[in-house]
Amino acid sequence: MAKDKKRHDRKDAEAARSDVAPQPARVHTVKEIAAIAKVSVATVSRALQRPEIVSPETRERIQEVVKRFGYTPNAMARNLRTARTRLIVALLPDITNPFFSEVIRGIEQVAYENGYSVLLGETQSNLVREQAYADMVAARQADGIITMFHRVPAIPMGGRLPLVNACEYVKDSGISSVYVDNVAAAATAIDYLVGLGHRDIAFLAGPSSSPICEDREAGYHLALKRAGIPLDAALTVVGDFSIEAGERAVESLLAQGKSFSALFCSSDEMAMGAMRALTSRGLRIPDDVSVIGFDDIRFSRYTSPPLTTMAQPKNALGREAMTMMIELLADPEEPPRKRVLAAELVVRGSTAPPKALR
Amino acid sequence: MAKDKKRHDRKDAEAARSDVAPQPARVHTVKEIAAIAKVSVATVSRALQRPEIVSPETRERIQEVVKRFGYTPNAMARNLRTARTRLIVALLPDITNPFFSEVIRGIEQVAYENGYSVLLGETQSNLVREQAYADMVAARQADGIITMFHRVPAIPMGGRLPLVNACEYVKDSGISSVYVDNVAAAATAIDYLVGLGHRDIAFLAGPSSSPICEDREAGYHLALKRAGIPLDAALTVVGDFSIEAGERAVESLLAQGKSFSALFCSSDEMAMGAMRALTSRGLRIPDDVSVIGFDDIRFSRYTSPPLTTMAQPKNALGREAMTMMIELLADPEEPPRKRVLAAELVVRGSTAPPKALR
DNA sequence: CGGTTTTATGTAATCCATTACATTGCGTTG
DNA sequence: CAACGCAATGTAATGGATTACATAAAACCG
Repeated sequence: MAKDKKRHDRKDAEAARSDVAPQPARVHTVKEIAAIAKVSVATVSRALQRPEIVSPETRERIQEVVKRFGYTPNAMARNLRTARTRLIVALLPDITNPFFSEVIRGIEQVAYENGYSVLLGETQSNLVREQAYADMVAARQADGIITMFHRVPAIPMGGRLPLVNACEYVKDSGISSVYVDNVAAAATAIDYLVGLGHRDIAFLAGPSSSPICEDREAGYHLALKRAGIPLDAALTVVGDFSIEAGERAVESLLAQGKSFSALFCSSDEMAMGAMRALTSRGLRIPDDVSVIGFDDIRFSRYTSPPLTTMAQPKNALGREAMTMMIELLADPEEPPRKRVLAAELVVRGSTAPPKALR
Repeated sequence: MAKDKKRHDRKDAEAARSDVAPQPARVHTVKEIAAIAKVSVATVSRALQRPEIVSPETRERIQEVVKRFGYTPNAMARNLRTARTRLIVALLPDITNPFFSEVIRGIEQVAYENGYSVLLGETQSNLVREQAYADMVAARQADGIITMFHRVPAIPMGGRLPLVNACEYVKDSGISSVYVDNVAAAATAIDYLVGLGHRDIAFLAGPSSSPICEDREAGYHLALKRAGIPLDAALTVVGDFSIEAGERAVESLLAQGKSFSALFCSSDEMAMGAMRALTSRGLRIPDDVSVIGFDDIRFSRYTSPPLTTMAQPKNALGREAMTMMIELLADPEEPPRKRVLAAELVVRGSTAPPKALR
């Protein structure tokens, strides 16, 4: 029982002679196009890559044929030869999080300006998936990776690996990163609340595995200290960045009977959850409790009341990340850089002086 | 003046003899691995592709070498040879829209189960970008495309093109699609409002270029007719799906002095904008105006009041889309199919009987 | 006008993995 | 024990484009 495999045959190589080919048949190769345009494959390739170096007549003839047959060079073959794909993979834990949307916009803008394409991968914070995407770089399916979480996938590519960290960073990692000054940002938020007259300020922290969350917590501590307010550890509750976490955190604070007149949340989503939990307990915002978020996502403007928040320069974060990536690809010897941007307080309706002072 | 170009040399082919190679050097090829493991390239390839057909000893030896040197086959070369990438590009107009997030989850689940990877492209409804991504398929950089908008990019690949439309569809297009029964869904929403006692029901329509929006409008008309309510064309306002559009639409309705006790919005985001516009005019929801949305995005549960909406089976839409794609790739002769799912009414706090009846 | 550039194009090597087909050696079977 | 089948491995063709190098033709120059 031989002859079982019915793989692609290959005796059809010569079928490309008909200059008049009426039907725009299947899919084409340089070879065929070359034959039809009566030039060599090299000339076809040149006409497409660097049109200026082929004579005008030839160039036009080739372009006409290319167009007529809808020829698109096989990117696999090209990439194999040139060892570059002009493709960047951007990895984010959760596309559902509106914070990332604008960062990605920034990434794409710069990518586009430089002839790169961006493809997005959602990892759901799953190590296996992170690695799977990272392997695409190792397999030369993409030129580089921009990650938006605080883990560094292993890319076995001896030496420099084309990786940039956006929004987060990894301590002591020698990886280029862009992020905001989270210590300063958190401190600014707290300063603002203190300025309004608050002294009992609760803090909904993000996952403690993330350096930026530690930084925010450090900023919180710093600002309290500066204001001479003693730290009450019970006023800090840890959660992930989700709405649900915000909801749960507030419930747990209230269940413990902690009293606080302001709440600083590590993300806008947490703030949304917190607001929901507070109002469902009959507390009014900002009358009874002021709430301040972090990120300034699109929806924050539309909560009721609209959310006061620390706005991250999302677009700039993305742009800068991609810029770094391009530099890194241009010169792999380039030493890793960290770029720290500033967050900005956006005051909306969810904050006010505490009741006692009014 | 020869010797000027300093391109990659290739005299180093033999440099791979040292079985004891201490430093996990650069990047490797089958050839090198084969040399080190003292087998042919074919055997290395086989050991990786179909381990069961090489003898256990050889297999283990090869695997050991592969591991030791961190060898990852070059995907470009492989894909070139095998003419498949196991990569699907999913295109969405706007990652910012939380509706798509869950659809994508569904897509990725099925992809993963079938050994495919998904990469996302955001087109911002820009024709050029849509086409750029579509070209990746033409260039054989991806096996297929799932689009989540109502336009069909041209993929010059003579004959069947590996394209599936999710959430939207294109009329008479012979393209496989999955979407909800928008006529029925809209009618259900209106029926519900009518059932509550509403008669003056305004409608925030989506972009009229989109067939699904026409369908929703048709459902609105149908249900009104069924209820014996005459259509007041001035109660329909067109917008895109955005929050801002919802806000503007309501403002324009109110500016025209139209009175209505209920509002059916073509997306939850529009509903959020509408609610904002209504409350800022001093109207209470649902006391003065009932609002119902469409999609059931994550945030709808957290608006105040929580939003009543027509929930799309987002995950199922994604799963089904990817399933179709896989079938299509397996058998390109497969005729295009349309699969229509049902949306489901989710009642929350933004709807109530009209004031008059209470 | 011979010689040197420059310009346009062609030939063939190359990128790296997969796999059809060939080869070798061994166990079965009549 | 010859003949055959199967298992394990090797050799080399293949996929499609890019590009170094070679060549031919035209342009330039003193």
